[in-house]
Order: sequence, then structure tokens, then C-alpha cells
Amino acid sequence: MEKILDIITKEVREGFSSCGYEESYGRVTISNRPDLCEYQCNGALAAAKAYKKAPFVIADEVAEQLKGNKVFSSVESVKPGFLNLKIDGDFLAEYLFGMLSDKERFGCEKAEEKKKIMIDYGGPNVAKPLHVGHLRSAIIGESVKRMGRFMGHEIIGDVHLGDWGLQMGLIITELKERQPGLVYFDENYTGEYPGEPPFTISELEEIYPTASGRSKEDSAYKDAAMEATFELQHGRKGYQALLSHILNVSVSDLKRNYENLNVSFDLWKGESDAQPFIPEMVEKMKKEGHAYISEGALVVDVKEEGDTKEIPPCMILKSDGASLYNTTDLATIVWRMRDYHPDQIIYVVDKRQELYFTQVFRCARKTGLVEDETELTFLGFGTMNGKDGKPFKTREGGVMRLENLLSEINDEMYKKISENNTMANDEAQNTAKTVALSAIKYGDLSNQASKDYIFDVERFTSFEGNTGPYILYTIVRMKSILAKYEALGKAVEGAKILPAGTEHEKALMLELGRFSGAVENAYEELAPHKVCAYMYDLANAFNSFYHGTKVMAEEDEKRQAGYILLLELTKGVLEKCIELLGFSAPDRM
RNA sequence: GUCGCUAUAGCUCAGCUGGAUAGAGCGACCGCCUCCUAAGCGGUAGGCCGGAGGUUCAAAUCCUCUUAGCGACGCCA
Repeated sequence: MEKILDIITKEVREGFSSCGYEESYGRVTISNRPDLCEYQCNGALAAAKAYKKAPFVIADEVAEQLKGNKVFSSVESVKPGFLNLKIDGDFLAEYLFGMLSDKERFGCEKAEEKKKIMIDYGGPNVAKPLHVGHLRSAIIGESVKRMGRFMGHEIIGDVHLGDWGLQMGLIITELKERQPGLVYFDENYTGEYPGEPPFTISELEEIYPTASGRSKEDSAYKDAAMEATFELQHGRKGYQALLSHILNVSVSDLKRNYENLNVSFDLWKGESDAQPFIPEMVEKMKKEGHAYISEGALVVDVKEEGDTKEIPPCMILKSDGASLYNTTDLATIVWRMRDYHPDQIIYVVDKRQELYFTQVFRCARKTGLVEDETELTFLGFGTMNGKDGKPFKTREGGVMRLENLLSEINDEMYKKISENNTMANDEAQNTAKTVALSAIKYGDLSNQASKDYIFDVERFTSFEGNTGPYILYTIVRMKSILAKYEALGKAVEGAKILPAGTEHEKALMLELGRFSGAVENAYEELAPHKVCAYMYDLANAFNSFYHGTKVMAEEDEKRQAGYILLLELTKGVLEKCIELLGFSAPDRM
């Protein structure tokens, strides 16, 4: 469906042009003075100079021209030259009824051009537990993925696992110390390796930090780890068998954790998957003259005209010939182009890596890894801080594991729910989880991604005001009414959404009409917080309506059925919004 | 040092492709449950939109300068 704002804008533009003015002055926005009007156009003010007329004269003319237009219930020209518009009630009701007939999209059109887009988010490391630092990438990336899909794009989410480098050597070395008798360490072993891993996830999570700590103090140990890394990377069978155990154990644990966050990936590729592409890529860069030796390292210049600062060259190989993060990221682009040839790759990464990604992007473009048609986008997010404004830590000052954070909030929520409700224990548990996740995700997504934000557990679990639970509560209220209506055996067949009878109802209807514009704009700007803001406005509008209008007490059957349809639409739109953000609502709370 | 980001109510944040009285939540204060879930609704108080210039009929929003905080700046990821 065409957006309401577009329909109105078209009318006003025609108004301007038939009065002899440039139609571009007919831009309409949502009113910033809801007490005066619903939509406004400030074009007359801007046109005044070009046409050497007083702005209110122009506004008067256009207002006169628009009189009687069926889309508006009133068109007023006000003081300096504002055009104040109110939308016709029947038109609006009709429009919303149209939205309701499409329960999947609620009238939101897909993007004109369908794109294939890869999103790189998550970025967990193998053998290390997820911690709060991974939360934002997962939450924001998941939401961008869902919004993109809703807009009709083909989206491929890739977790981009950190599964390469010294950390693997460290784990192998520590394991060898502990269980030297394992067949993986026997170089002469030629048989099949066991299918069962020689460690559990919790052992693995303990092995890595231990090994990492030892390598810092014991240089012989570190040498051994580097040696093991080298051998692993050069095909030593036993080590590769171990690597796949490490990967399997770790990935299944990661999947479980991401599942708790309602986050999923289409691809579980890692840094190691990029390694085979490195030699050829480096060769090509050298051959084509892009890469050269500087201070011993192989680099590609990425400076460009108009840079306001010195952009250092992109390093391809270290002076010892080893590859590094850049190499892996570039080689990752190679396979992504080869296997998927996306129109865009979006990186959901800590914003501190912005300069680094600028280098990688420029290098990829300059060396022809991607063509002009493929867009590389950096979506940087800020740090999640504690109440003190410093990076989020546990009470003891350590890094907070994601699992612990989740269960802490789940517990709080469970307490709250069992205080207020008499629902069965397992329902309470599930509801607690659902509500807790909404608190976390909404708390994160309602802030602009690029900014640091304060994660205040108390505030997030108190869930008053502008929070995820508030949104869920609003949905639950509607579900409850709809269930009651249905229980009465009433049907809405043949009913229609009626023109608003009250201010609050009109306000709610206007908010509903904003849906597609809000979602479209949020995706365009890769800004999930705009969906949050929209949802919050809609939920507010509904709650005001709710208090003023007793749906179940309404005696006029037609009117009541109209309310029910309005509720269905509101509920549907809110549920669609939370789905786009990656959480869901319970039936009761 | 260079470049970038941030600065809006006591606190946490929206608003930034310029428009009419700068918004919300929390906290404070005052109301509202014989009525569909009070995790709610209505209201009051609280702001030189970091500071100074400029552009404009109109600036929180655009430009310049400035202050403070944070961040990035070739062999980490």
C-alpha cells in the first residue's frame, strides 16, 4: 500500500503546482503541533522568497485549492505560512482496514530492488564463552537481518567465528600437557581418530584462559604453542582432528547460547575458512602492483584524495610473512564474493574498528576483490557500560559472561512474575524468559547503535516506562480483550474499522498509519532504535485509548466489532515490530 | 600531535535532510482500580539544547572557532 504520508504529499504537491508553484514545496511531515493539526506542510515559507510573495498568501492559495479534497477533513493556512492538515476520518479508517487485510505486512511494501546482502555479526571466539561484549553485535545484527528480510531482501547472516591463530595452538599445547597419551599427539598414528571429543565445553572454557595465562609467563610454553599453531596450520593430522573437536564442542555451545537470545545465523563460517584463499589473493595483489614491501611488511596504500587525515596503508602480511586480521578479513571477502556475490556486506562491529575497516574496504575495492556494485557497510556500535559509565563488569570487576547476565535477569523477572501472578510454575518460567529478553533487547536497541549506552540492570528489570516489558504488557492487554471477545462467540465478519469517535482513537489510528514509513526508514538508516521509538509511540497511543474506551462494555455491536478490528491491527503491528527486533510476547504476564 | 565521536531536565535518552510552545522514561509532587491486567492512565514542577560567533524570514538541527569527555591512529583482533 502506498504510504499515507505519500498520498497526502501527492495531494499537496498537486495543490502547489496547480497554484503555479514548484510542486516540490508540497512536502508534508507529521505535525509537531498535534494540538493544531495532524500533518503539516511548511512549503509556503520556503517558497515565499522564490516567488517574492508573503508566505501566508501562498499558503492561503494552496489551502483554497485543497478545499473539498476527500483526503482531508480540514486544510488551514496559519499565521506565518503554515499549512495545517487534518486527515479525513473515513479515509483513514478505510486505509487501516486495508492494512488489516494483509496480516503479514500490514501494507508495508517491499523494497523496489531486491538485494542480496550478507551481514557479518556475532563474531564469537571458539573456546571462549560469550561475554557482554558480544551482546550488541548479536542483538543489532539480528535485528538488521530481520528488518532487511522484511523489506524483501535476501539476507545471509554469517557468524564469522574467531577460530584461527594462536588460541588454537594454546589449547592444543595445554591439552598435551594434561593428557600426553592421547592419540592426537602421536605423530605415527595412522588410524581413525575418536569421534568423541576428549573434553567438555566447560573444560574447554577453562583450558584456554589457563593456557593463555601460562604462555605469558613461560616463554618455552609459548614457543610450544606457536609451534603447535604452525603445525596445525600446515596440516598436522592429529591437530586438525583436535581442531574439529574444539569447533564442534564450541559451536554447539555457542548455538545454544545464541538460541537463548533468539539469534540465529545462516552461516557458521570462521576465520579458518578464509585461509585457503590467502596465497592466491596475496599473489594477485603483488602481481598487479598493489602490494609492496614497506618497513618489512607487505602493504597496500589506501590513501585517497580528500582525506582529512593520514590513512595508514592496509597491511597484508607481517614482516615475518605471517597473515593477520586484515588478511583474513580480505580473504573472507574473496570467498563471499565467489560463493554469494552479494550486493552489500554489512559489518556489525565495535565502532572502534572503524578506521581499520575503512582500510580493509578501500583495499578490497582497490585490488578488485569487490566491484563497484558491491557496497561495503560498516555498522559500528558503541560500548555497553555499567551504571558507573565504565565498561560493564561483574561485581567483582571481571568480564560478565552472557549466560550469567541472562540468568540474573531471568531470575529477577521470575520473582516479579510469581509475585503478581498465579500462573503455573513452568509458564512463569517461560514468561520470565520472554519478558527478560525483551528487557535486554529493547534496552539495547532503543539506543542509537553507534552510541555507548548504560546497561542498568535495576532499571531494565524494573520495566516501568519506556521498556520492552511495557510493550509486551500492552500486547498482552490486547490479547486478553481479544480472547474475551472470542470467548463470547462473537464474530467480526462483515465489520469494518470505523472512523474515530474520540481524540485518543484518532491518535491511535494515526500512529498505525505510520507503520510502513517507520519500518522503511529504520531499515534504510540501519537504525533499529527507530522501530523502538515507533513502537513506543504506538503503545502509548493504545494505552491512552484503552483507558478511555471500554471495548467489552460497548453496546453498539458494530462499533465494538470496529474496536476489535482496531485492536487486531494494533496488536499485529506491535507484534511485527518486536519480531523485527528479535523478541516476542507472552499470552499473559 | 592528527583525525573522529559525544555534549539536550537531577539521572538515562529521543529529537539533528532547519520551521509554530525542545519531548519521553526514571526520580519528585498531585490525582485515578465496585470498570477489558495499576508492569497502566491523567496532571504539576524541572531546560541560555557545553560556550562564542556566523548563515537564514526561521537554528538543538547547517558553517567556523572554542571547552570538556571518550575513541582511533602499520606488524593485536
